[in-house]
Amino acid sequence: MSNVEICRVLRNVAAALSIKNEKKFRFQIIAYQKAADEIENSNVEVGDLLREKKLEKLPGVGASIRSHLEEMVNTGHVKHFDSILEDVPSAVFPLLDVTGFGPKKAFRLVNEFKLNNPETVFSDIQKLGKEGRIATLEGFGEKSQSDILRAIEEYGLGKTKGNRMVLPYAGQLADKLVDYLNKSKNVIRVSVLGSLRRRRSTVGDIDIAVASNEPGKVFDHFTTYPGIERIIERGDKSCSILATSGRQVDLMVAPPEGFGALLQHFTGSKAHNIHLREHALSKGLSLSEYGIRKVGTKKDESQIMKFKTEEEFYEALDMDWIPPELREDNGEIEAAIKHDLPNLVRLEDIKGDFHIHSSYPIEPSHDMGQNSMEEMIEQALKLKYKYLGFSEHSPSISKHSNRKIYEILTLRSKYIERLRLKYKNIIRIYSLLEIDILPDGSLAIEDEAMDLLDGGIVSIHSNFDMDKDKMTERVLKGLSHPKAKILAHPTGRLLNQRSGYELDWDLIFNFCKENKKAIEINAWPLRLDLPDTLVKRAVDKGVILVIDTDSHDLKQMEMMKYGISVARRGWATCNDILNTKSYNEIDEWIEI
DNA sequence: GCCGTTTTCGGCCCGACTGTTTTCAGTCG
Repeated sequence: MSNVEICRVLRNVAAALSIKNEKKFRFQIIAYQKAADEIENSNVEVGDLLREKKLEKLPGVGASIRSHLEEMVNTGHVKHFDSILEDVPSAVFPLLDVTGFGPKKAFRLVNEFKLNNPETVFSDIQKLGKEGRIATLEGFGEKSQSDILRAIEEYGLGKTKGNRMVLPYAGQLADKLVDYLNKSKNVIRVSVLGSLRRRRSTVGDIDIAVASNEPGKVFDHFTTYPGIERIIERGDKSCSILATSGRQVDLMVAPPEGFGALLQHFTGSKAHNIHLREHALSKGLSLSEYGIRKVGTKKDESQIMKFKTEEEFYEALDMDWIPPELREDNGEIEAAIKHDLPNLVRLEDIKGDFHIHSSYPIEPSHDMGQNSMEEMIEQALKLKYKYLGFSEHSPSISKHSNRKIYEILTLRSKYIERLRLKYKNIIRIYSLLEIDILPDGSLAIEDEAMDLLDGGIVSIHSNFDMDKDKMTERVLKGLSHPKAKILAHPTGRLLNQRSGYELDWDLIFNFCKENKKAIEINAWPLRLDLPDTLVKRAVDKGVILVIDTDSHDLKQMEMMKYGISVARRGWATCNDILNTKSYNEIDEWIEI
């Protein structure tokens, strides 16, 4: 049973409890939701955590939920959950994915109209709405009826919360809005917040904060943005629109003297904020987006301490300022209190890129690059790199004999040798190659050809559906070749497209650490692979990582910043990242 | 149901916005 399925059951149990008696079960509901959040963010399957007896180490999972999950994984059912869920009609649950539907509203409609078929519940409600029957219910009206119809229609069109943008797309959308907002003379400062500021690999909504003394005028300007489909809501302090791209944009406004608290609040994450507020309460302080108030004082504006900057806000709690990428409640609050936060790697620390596909005619097994080696070297110089590694895909084994492959790579070596002479003392050039790990774990080119290289970047490009143990064995065998130096895009995931294969990460990390192999953080925005949560595990184990762009043209060499975001979210410092080192250290590591 | 730098019992983050209401319930972040 997958984590996704398990989360769904836990959330359904929470929903069923709020329908039964929200007050009575208030804290159980929060507990089930928290457990679901944690499992959702875990990159290890619950079944594996159970086998390794690590499930209870997950925050929010105690003895009770652990035993329920054990029963679920073993039998597919939990008697305790079934007894909770059996009182709630099954047609309620699909509705919970629709914006604006919570447990109460969903249950109310299903119960009033006796909607018993979860398969047809959406069309049943649409029919009732069009007949005007929803508006006749007590507590509902014409407006809520039309809101419900629109929400179901938008759900059908895929405009749901689950549908997330990759970072560059979200960034471009946000940049346009920030530029537009800056045109208003009432806007003093603009900042992008939420998961985009935390640099998560995918982003749901765009959150933007503005410092201004004229929120009404800022909202007037915002709601006349040309790329707007409709206004979702508009109050005194915040305003939400649906952009024509189908994305929700939330705008919050605060006066400049209180902007720091607003930034902190809407940067999140939710888990970070909840933990931070619990910590503050233990010191007698209550936090909100307006500032900090002593517990026991009136909820009155005059009692609130205000902060222009986030730094001042965290300082008032006797903590260091926490980089947004770390704000996921993974220990950053404890570290900030002890003044023990890591010194995270920055873009300007990067001295080179090892995963570069040029247009050199290598007749590759997969796609080739668009620009010559020289063009890419010139681009590397513009980026102030000290070294660059070329790693085209190895020549196709189906189209060439081993002899032919050796000849192609010999010519390439000679060409690279000429480039080395030309760029001597300017930039160091490494002769690498991206080599497939074949299903049996062997590498796609022969040892004789491998010897022509400084090192190999090995990766999986076929037979993705092997089971975890077999795939782990395959990768370890591939990596064990003495010339294999880097494991590229290690999970094989493509964001929003495929989840990638499973590996036994403890085995992989231990092997890499013991044998001086580096694991790649691939900066390609659809990959961002190794994922941030696994980066943190690798960093904790002391595995060496390398951030590469996997560029196929000049422009793509600037994608390094996305890999940096992943590394920072995984708590990586310069010490953890190979390509922050000098080329002398690289030479030593690669054993030239 | 979870959790512990005052606690293994007694707490559990904090607020905005909307629709349908005359003071609030539901949803969302």
